[in-house]
Amino acid sequence: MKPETLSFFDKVYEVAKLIPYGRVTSYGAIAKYLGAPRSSRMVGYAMNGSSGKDVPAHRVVNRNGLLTGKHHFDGTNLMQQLLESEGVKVKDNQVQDFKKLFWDPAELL
DNA sequence: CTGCTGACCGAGA
DNA sequence: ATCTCGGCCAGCA
Repeated sequence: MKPETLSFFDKVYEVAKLIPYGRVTSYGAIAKYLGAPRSSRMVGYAMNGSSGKDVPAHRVVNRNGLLTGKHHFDGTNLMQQLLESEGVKVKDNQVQDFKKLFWDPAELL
């Protein structure tokens, strides 16, 4: 598990796996934690390969608390279902109390 | 090798 | 307050 072996994507997966239950974070927060606050796009792009991994991508939303990535999930409301299943209220792809459920790895970790 | 895309974010008008 | 635009880096054809 050498850092060199761990690509940017792998780091994203690691952080995503560290997201506590019933908690959500943003791409920018992960990117910032990785040292690339401007590369938040890659974080989302990295999630492209999260399919099939133990990465709770449904806990990762955009800065607005919007489930932008839900479009990439299997179903249409699967992401919302998962979040609601964890106690996170979601309304129309939008996380309720997102500010309260927000989990910043750069500060809380 | 070059170019395009991508689940975003921040700043400017 | 809302809308628009550029930029960042990595993977793939």
